[in-house]
Amino acid sequence: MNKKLEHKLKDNSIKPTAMRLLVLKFLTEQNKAVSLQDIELAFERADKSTLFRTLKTFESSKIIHSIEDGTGHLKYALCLEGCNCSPIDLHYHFHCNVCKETFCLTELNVPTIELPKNFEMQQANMVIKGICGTCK
Amino acid sequence: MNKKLEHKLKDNSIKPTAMRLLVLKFLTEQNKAVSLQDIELAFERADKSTLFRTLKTFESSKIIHSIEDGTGHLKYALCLEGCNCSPIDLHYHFHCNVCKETFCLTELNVPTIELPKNFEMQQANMVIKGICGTCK
DNA sequence: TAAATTGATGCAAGTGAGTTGCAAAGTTTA
DNA sequence: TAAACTTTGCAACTCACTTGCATCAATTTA
Repeated sequence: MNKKLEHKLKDNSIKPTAMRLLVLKFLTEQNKAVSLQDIELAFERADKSTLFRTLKTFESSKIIHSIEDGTGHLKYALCLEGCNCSPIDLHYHFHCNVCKETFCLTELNVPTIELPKNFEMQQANMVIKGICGTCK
Repeated sequence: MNKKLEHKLKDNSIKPTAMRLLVLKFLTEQNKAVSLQDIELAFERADKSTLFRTLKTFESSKIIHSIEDGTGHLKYALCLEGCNCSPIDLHYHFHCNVCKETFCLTELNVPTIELPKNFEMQQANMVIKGICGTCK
């Protein structure tokens, strides 16, 4: 497990420090998108700015992607294997108004959207809000 | 024009004060979504908190809707006639990475999205990012 | 009309997530 | 080992948003 995570970092030219491995492991174990705060709480010994920079590092290497779900807390979630964060890799996210969790709906890709003439899509932030299956 | 705007407010049980009419007029004239700051700059004499509360009032009456476009500034735009901000009223938004403006793509409604079992959609925040026709 | 009530406005101050500067600690390279 | 580079932790800052409260305006009631 740890070897695998270590490789994931090395493959992206990120030095696999203890901190980074812990954060990556934590992200891997989640089935939802987590905020910087969530991670802070999970690792009380770690500093917020270190975690912040770790996330930014992961994000720019496309190991994770961020979602603005409307809570005011940016959320982060692992990218799928082979994800390039390009339009064809995009998926919707679901934010539950009851439990306040945000999930990636990775089964469903965002369809091609008919844009006005000359508009070019590069990224997207798609958040559906409502009630999730557990809270229903 | 002003009479029309006044009615729009009255119809929603909002007292049509001078300030509110000015803000509504301003919003009507935009072809893009604007932030609280944009409005502050447009009305130097007005107080930020008044504008803030005006927007919240408009939003809860579904005269306008807000979009988180990833800039860190919440944007506001007029709802279409008869909009109820329900799933069937939803449209995509486009944020240009060059000019940093955010537009409503009202011509195109958000399609029905296949959600996991028991999930219920109530609202959505859909933002496509890229390059707009003018900046291309 | 005057008093009372209700609501809107303006000012100032607070909140809180995100971000940055910088020095200390750790790691790599020559 | 020494020098060079990277990561980490602390503290402080930024900035959008939000709130409390006193004042002011409009509307209703007596």
